Amino acid sequence: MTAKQDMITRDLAGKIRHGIYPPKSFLPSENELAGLYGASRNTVRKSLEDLTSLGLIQKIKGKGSIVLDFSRLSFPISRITTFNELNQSLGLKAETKVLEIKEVKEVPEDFSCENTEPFIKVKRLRIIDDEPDVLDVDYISTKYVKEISPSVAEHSLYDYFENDLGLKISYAVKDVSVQTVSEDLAQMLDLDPDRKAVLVKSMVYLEDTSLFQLTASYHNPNRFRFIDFARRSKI
Amino acid sequence: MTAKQDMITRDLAGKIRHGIYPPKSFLPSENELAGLYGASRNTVRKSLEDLTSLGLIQKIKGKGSIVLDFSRLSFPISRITTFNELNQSLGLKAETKVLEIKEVKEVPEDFSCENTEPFIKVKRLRIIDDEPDVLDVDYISTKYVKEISPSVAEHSLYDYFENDLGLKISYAVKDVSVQTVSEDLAQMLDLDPDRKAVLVKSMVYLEDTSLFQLTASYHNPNRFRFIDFARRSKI
DNA sequence: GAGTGGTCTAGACCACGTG
DNA sequence: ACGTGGTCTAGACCACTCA
Repeated sequence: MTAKQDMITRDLAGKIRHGIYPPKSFLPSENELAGLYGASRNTVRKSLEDLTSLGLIQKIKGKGSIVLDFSRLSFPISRITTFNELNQSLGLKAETKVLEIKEVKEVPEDFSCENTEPFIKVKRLRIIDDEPDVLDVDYISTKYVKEISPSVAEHSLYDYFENDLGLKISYAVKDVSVQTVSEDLAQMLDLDPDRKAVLVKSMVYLEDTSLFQLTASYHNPNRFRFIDFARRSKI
Repeated sequence: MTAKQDMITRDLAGKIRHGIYPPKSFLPSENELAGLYGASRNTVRKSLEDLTSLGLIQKIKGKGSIVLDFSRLSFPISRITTFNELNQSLGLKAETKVLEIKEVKEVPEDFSCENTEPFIKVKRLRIIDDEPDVLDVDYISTKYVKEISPSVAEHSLYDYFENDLGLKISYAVKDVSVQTVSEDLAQMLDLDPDRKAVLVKSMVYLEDTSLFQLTASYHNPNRFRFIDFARRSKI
C-alpha cells in the first residue's frame, strides 16, 4: 500500500523532472493541489516538504512553491544512492568486475563499530567508460543476508536486498577523506604517482537501527565528484 | 516568535546531546510527549521528524523513537555549517587570516551560474592548530551586502549576515572534487608536491531563491574530512 | 483584502511489535 | 489486546505578499 502523500510526491517530482512544471514556475497552491489530488491540505503539505528536502522546490511565504533548477544535477552522496542508480540517471557506460566474495569473521578495525556477526566480504571494481573508477569493498552482515552470488554482486546488491530480500535500508553515516593507498590499489585504479584516493567509508543501518553493511569505496580523485544539496538547519 | 514545534525540537535535541535521553534509549511516546509539552500529537511528530532528519533519532513502527549514537560526530558538509560553528562544536584552536577584500564586477566563470550584480570578494586563510587548513574565496552579492569590514571577515560572515543584516540563508548546492592547484596556493596550504587539494564549490541561496554567495574552499587533503548522515530517499 | 504558505489542534483509522 | 508510530482529515488562526 503506497501512501497517498507518496503518490502525490512522486507525481509532482515526475512533472517537475519532465518540465511540466519547469524551473522558476510556481506549482499550484496548496489548496489547489489538495483539490486536484482529492487530499487534505496537510497531506499535500507533507508532499511539498519532501520535494523541498530533495531540492526540487522552494517554498516562499505568501507567494507559493517555486520549482528549482537542480533537477538535472543529481549525483548526491548525501542520500543513499547506489552505483547503479547513479549510472542509470547519468546514462554512463558502466561495468562491474567482481574480484572477491567470501565470508569473513570480522571487519577491519578502522570501521569504529561493534560487530559480532560474521560478514560477507564483496570486493568490486567499478569501471566507467573503460576507466577504472572505484574500488568498493563491502561487508554485509550474515544476520540478514545468507549468500551473495557473483551475478547479484555484478548486477546490484541493493536491488537484491530491497526487492528480493525485503530489507528496509534506512540511514547511513559516511566518512569522506583523502588517503594514500597501497601500490596494488593504486595500480588497479590507475592513480597518479602520489597514490592518493578519495576514501568514502559508509556504515549502513536498517529501520530497526541494526548495522547491516560496511563499505569502503576508493575513488580515483581525478574522476571523483559529488554534488550535494543542503539546507540551513533551524537548530 | 518561535514556533512551538521548534521549541520542542530544540528541547529534545538538547536533552539528547546532554545524555538525558542517552543513545539506545527510547524517547517518551508521541502521546506522552504531546502531554508533556502541552501540544497536539501532530506538533510533536513534526519535531520528531526534524530530529530524524538530523540523525538524532530513529523511529521504529510499533516500538517508539530510539536515540541514535551520532550526536558526537557532527562535522557535516551536507548541512550548511560555517567554519566558526564547526570549530566551536569541535573545540579547536582556530584562526582566520583575511588576505583580501575587494569589490569585483564578475565571478570566475567556473561557477556556472548567471550573475549580474557586482560581488564583494573575500579571501581568507583558515588556520587550525597552527597548520594552514583551508583557503576560502567568497563572493557575496552586493545586492544584499553593501560592505564587509576586515573584523567581520575575521570573525564570522554568517553571524553578520543572519544576525546583523537579518538575511535568511536557505539552501546551497555544493560541488566537491579534487584539483591540482597553483604553486602559490600549494605553498600557502603547505600541500604535498602533487599539489592536490579538495575543492568545495558552494552556491548559496536565500529564501526567495536569489543567489547570494559563491564560495570556493580549497582544503588540504591530508586534513580534509567530513562525516555525513544520509537517509535512503523514498523516491 | 484576497490569496499564499506556516502553525496548530482534535480526532480518526491503520499497520506494526510485544506480551 | 494494547500501545506504538504512520497516515489522513477538516478546520482554525496567523504572517506574509501583492495588487
